[in-house]
Amino acid sequence: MTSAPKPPMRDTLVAAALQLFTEHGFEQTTVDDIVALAGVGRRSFFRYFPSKESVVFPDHEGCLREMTEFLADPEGDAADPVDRVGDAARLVLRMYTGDPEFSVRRYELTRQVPALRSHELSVVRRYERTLANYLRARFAARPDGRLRADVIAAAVVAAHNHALRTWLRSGATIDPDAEVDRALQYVTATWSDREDREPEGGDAPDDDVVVMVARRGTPMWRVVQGVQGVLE
Amino acid sequence: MTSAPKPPMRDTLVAAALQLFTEHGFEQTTVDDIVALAGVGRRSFFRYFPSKESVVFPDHEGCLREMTEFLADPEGDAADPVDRVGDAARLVLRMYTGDPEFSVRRYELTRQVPALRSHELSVVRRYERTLANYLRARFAARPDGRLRADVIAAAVVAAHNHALRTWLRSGATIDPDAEVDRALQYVTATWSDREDREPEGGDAPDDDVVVMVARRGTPMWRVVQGVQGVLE
DNA sequence: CACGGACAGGGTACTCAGTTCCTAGTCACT
DNA sequence: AGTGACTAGGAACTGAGTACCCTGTCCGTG
Repeated sequence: MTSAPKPPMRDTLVAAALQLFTEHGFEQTTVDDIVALAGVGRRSFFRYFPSKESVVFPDHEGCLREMTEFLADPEGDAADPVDRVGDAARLVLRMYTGDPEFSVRRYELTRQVPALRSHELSVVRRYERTLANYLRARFAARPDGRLRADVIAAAVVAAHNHALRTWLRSGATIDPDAEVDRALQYVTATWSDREDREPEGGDAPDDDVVVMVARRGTPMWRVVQGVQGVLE
Repeated sequence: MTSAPKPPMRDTLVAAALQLFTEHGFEQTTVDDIVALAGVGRRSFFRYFPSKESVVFPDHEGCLREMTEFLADPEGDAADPVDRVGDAARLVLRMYTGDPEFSVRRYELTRQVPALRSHELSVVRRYERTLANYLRARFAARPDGRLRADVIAAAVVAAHNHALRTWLRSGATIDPDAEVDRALQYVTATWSDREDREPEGGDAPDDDVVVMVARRGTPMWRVVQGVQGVLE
C-alpha cells in the first residue's frame, strides 16, 4: 500500500489502451472502448492525449523537454558539439530502456500500424529539429554551418534509431548502451572535430603535424579512423 | 483546342483543392468544398486520393516508383553507391523544379499546416527507406553495412532537403541544381569510397601509398577533402 | 440489334475521431 | 456558507473516410 496510493488517470488510460491495442488491434479499438475499460469519461481521454495515436507515446513530451534543457545547459558548451548531441540522443535511449517491456510491446505495435509509424515519425522529427537547432547555433561561424548541422543531426538520429531498433528487435536482451555507443561512434568518428578542444592540455603544440599513410583502395572510413586515432 | 481536349479529373481536383487551401486554409476547407468546386462527386475524390492531405502531394507516388526503377537498373552497379543514391535524390529535385510555382505554393502551405508536414514526413521517409535499402544491398559485405546504409541515406536526404528548402525559400529564383550539388558533395566527400572503382584505369598500381599531412586542429572535413583529392 | 459484362462516376448512410459547450463535483482559502 | 479554480463527465456536433448500391457508357459477342 505504500507504493500505489492512487494510479493516476493518465497511466490508467495508457494501460487500458495498450491492452486493447495488442489484443484487438489499433484500428479495431475505438476511444470509447478505451475509456470504457479505464472507467473514465470519453472527454477525459482527450484532455490527456491530443489524439488516439499519442497514447502510445506517452513519455515523449517529457523526454523532449529534458533534451531541450540538457542542450540549453551552458556547461555543455565546452564539449564537442557532435558529442553533445550524441549525449542528448542517449537521453531518448534511456527513456526506452527505462521500461523495456513497454518499449518492446510498443515496437511490435508500431511496426504493424501505419498510423502509429507516421505519428512516431513526427515525434522523431522533433528530436532531430532540436538537435539540428543546437548544432546550428554551435556552427554559426562555420561555412555551410546550417547544412552541416542538418546533416549531422540526421546522421545522429539515424545512428541512434538503428541501435535502438537493434535492441528492440532483440527483445531487449542485448546491451543497449554498447549498441548505441558503437553507432554514435561511427558518426562522431566522421563528423566530430574533437581536436578543436585538444590544445587545452598545453603540452601538445598547436601546430603539430599528423601524417596518415593509406594504401590506395583503403575505404574512407578506415582513413578517418586512422587520422582520428592519431589526432586524439 | 489542340492542347487540352479534356483535363483529367485528377488534375481538376488538385487545382480546386490548392485554390481553396491557399484561399481559406487547409482545415477550413472540407472535402465537400473541393468536390463542389471541381464539379464532381465526393466519392470520386477518395477514388483518386486516399486522404485529404495526399491531394497536396499528387506526384510523389510516381516519383517514388521512378526512384525505385532507377536504383534497380543494373547499369548503376558500376557507380559509387553514395553517388548513386545522390543521383536518385536528384530525381526528387527534378520533380519539384518541374513545376516551380506549384512547389513554392505547396511549400508555403506545408509550412503552416501541421497535418501536411506530418504527411510530407511520411513521404520523405519512404524515399529514405528506398535509398537505405539500396545501400544495404551494396554494403552487404561490409562490417556495419546496415548501420552505414541507414546513416548515409539519412545524410543524403537531409542534404537534399536542405538544398530543396533553400531553393523553395528563395521563391525558386536561385539555381536549384547548384544548391543540391553543393549539399550532396558535402556528404559524398565524407562518405563516398570512390577510390573503390579507381583501379579500372590500369596504369595506377593497386598498392600506391597516399600520404596526408594535416596540422593539429584541422577540421576533420578538411582532412577528408585532402585525402579524397589525393586518392582520386 | 439485343444482350451482358466491365468500368468510371455518383449518391446515401454509416462509423468514429476530435471539438465545443455545458454541468457537476471537489478541493482550498476566507 | 461562499466563492473561485480546477478536474471530470456528458451531450451534441463537425467532418474524414468507408461500405454499399445505383447509374450511365463503352465494349464485346450472339
